[in-house]
Amino acid sequence: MAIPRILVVDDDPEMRHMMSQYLRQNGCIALPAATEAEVHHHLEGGRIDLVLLDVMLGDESGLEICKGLRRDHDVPIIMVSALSADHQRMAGYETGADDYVAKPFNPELLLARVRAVLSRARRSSSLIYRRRIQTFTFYGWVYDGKQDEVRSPDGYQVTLSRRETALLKVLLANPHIPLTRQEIATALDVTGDQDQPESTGRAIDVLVGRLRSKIEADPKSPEMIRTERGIGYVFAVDVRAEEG
Amino acid sequence: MAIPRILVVDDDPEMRHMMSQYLRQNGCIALPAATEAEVHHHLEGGRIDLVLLDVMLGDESGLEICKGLRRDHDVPIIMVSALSADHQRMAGYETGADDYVAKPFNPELLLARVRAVLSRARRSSSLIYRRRIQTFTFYGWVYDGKQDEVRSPDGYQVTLSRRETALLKVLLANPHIPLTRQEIATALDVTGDQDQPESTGRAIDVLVGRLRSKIEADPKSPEMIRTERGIGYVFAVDVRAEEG
DNA sequence: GCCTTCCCGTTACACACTGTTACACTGCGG
DNA sequence: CCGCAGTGTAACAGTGTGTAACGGGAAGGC
Repeated sequence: MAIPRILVVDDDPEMRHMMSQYLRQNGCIALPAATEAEVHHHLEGGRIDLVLLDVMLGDESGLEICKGLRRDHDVPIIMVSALSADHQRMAGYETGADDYVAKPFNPELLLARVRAVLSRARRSSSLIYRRRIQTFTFYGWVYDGKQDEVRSPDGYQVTLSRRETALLKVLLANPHIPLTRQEIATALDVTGDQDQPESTGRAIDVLVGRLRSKIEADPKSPEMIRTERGIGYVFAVDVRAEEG
Repeated sequence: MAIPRILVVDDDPEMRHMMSQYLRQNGCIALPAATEAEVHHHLEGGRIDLVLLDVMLGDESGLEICKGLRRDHDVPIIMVSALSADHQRMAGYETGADDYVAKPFNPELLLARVRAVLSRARRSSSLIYRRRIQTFTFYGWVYDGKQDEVRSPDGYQVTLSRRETALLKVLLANPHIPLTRQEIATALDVTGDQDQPESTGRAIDVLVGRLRSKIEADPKSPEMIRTERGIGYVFAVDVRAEEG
């Protein structure tokens, strides 16, 4: 999964800026938009992974925009509204929104919803995303751009070896997709040294263990790099939406 | 808390069936009713925790039923109607409904309302409901969302193996439906390895035993996972001595 | 060249998971 | 009462995985 590109649609400049800022601080690319025209411009001009749509754009045109987006684009939508009245919520669902958040909202809750929707959308599509390792930032980690260094959510800096970095990249390039040891080995071996297809021994296991010990909060019960018994390993990104 | 017993009142057979089905899939006992007579019959014949009442029963008698229920029984009521106009809603509230849902509704939203009302009625606001294994939560257990972990009513945490988790899911997905060992094995075996239809040995029995030992209060006399002698196992949803 | 340091594959052992087996127990029909 | 079929479960074994330890090899400083 690449860095999520999120379209923030709100006619209130302050709100727009605040939400965009918050999303950027959490590893997203936030694209502010105030009018329907800007929305369409962005949607036609580049990839958009999610639309955060304020229902109350002046008049109630937000709902109309939502319907239009659902009809013309296959993009996830989260509706945002100050009116938490039930009919509003229903209207949101009927028009095809994937989720609904009432203002004022807890920023972390919004982020959880965003992640949940993105995760769902990602899972439901068969696309395999191969992007930079910066994706990692979305999960709270920061890839420095500098070689072999990542920073954990709490700021602690970790240096990865070349092999560990490569493994991390492979896993990140295939989130939610279980990879066999053979696949990982093939991806790692630029040399393609595969004389004995099954003889690799436990190299991958040990490598995974070493990576885990560096980036997992608790290597004993790994959250990110999970084992698929009898298969291999997955980079799991189960973001669970908390109930509000 | 026992399994919630919910009276589904709608004169449209299809709607009645759909709602009942959905509620059952989510750990409730759904009792369909089409006429006012049936409603009273159920209310006087056994415990009812909640009434889902369609406002438009032929003529507008739904509202009348609602008033009558409020007067004669102390049972929570959720009104359902195709008319989302506000005055309709007000009418619903005025007649004593606890909540109001407009058709067509998002099933999950309906379920959320049902839970909210039940929870309010129950005054156990600390219950946590999750999407995954909702039936389980009605027993007081909590499925953590974290992989393979459940928490018992008294807070003790249990880790299930992958196979045990799978078995639990299969059972929960088919409450009060006896499953043969063959059916369970088929459901568990993603590989569909069924060369010898009867050769599975006692694997399922042992697996059931292990799961019981983890989640049953008294594995010697299991309450949830019951044996159907000569058939297989059931996830029991009998409401028994648990009024309270 | 030699030493130090780091990287990484191999090995060996420990442990978790799960199917098989064997035996005990239960309920029921004679 | 016996016998039988069905079930519960302890014990064992096979497989898969985690990981500490070892050692070879490459890189860099002297």
